[in-house]
Amino acid sequence: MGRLMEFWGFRRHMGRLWTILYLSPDPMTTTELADILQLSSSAVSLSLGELVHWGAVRKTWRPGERKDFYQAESSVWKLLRRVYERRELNLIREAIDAFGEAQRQLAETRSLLGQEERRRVDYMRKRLSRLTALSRAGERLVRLLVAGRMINPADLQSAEEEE
Amino acid sequence: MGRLMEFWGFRRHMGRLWTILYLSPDPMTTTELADILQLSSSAVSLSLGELVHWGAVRKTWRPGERKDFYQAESSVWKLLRRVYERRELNLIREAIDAFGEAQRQLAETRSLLGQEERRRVDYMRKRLSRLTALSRAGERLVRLLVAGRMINPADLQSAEEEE
DNA sequence: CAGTTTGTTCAAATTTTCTTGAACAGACGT
DNA sequence: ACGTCTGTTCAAGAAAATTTGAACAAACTG
Repeated sequence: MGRLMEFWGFRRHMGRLWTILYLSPDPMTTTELADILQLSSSAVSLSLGELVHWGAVRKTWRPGERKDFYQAESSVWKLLRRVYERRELNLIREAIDAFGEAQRQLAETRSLLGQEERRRVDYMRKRLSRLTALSRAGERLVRLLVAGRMINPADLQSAEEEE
Repeated sequence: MGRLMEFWGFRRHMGRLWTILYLSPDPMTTTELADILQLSSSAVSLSLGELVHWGAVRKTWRPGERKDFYQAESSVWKLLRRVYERRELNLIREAIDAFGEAQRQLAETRSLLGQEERRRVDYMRKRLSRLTALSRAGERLVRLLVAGRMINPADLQSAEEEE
């Protein structure tokens, strides 16, 4: 799971922490986590903070206890959606903007160029618009995923639980 | 594009190289590339090699010339598929195997445990099977993507070209 | 064949990212 | 209010990665 998460663009420890919490029936303290994963308390604090920020882990507490307890967000599906929404979509949007900007700049320069240069610029513009189109398609794809349509509920959501 | 690729798990330079090639109407030499992107020849050689390995760039040559020429694989769509196929799917499969292995080990231990421990182990097993189910679903999803079904051709493939 | 030119590989060096321990701050009980 | 226990932050250190320059190899030229 650590490897999956790492590949996915998060720190390895985030994956490990989440997994431990996910597998534990009861909420856990930072101390326990640090102990199990052999991490310093600072590392645990840092990564847990991020996990909470991404909504992958919830901070809870127990009546008598002073310590904070943590438990994993159990709906993996929800989690994936949130990540896609916050991160992938932004990235794609930025890319689309950048392509657009590049095209605009090329268009401005065009009239100042010689024939050969013009040919190159025109080619670039065509390619850029293709990249834009592809990115838009990607954006739509992610949006569909996030919206929860497109996927056969029997395939994915059935694996999810309560809550 | 560099950023996109980086996020996507490749080196930044790979994205930059590919983009330059993609935007150029004619194949280019390593020297030109190194020049434009301000990279050492070794960096270019290394990253280009990987791009070729991923099928994102093709090596070509021109009759009279000694140097190698490179051009971008223009079908981005094909490219994405290949990456998903080679990388994501493997990763997911490994994860599934690991989950299975973990479950098996827990099952073996079970009989040796006290009641409280048993409760934990049972919980873990349930969770593990859920993770497996989710991963399987992810695998199917990627497979559909790779197969090219699932996506409205009008959305995505129309943005692609010849070849 | 000797001399160029080009491409690749590799270890050293740089840069970047992670990790840690210590210092700080907040909350609680006495 | 003071001492203790937790959690967070931050700068210094460690580890990992990228980058580079040089050495090597291969392909071609005259």
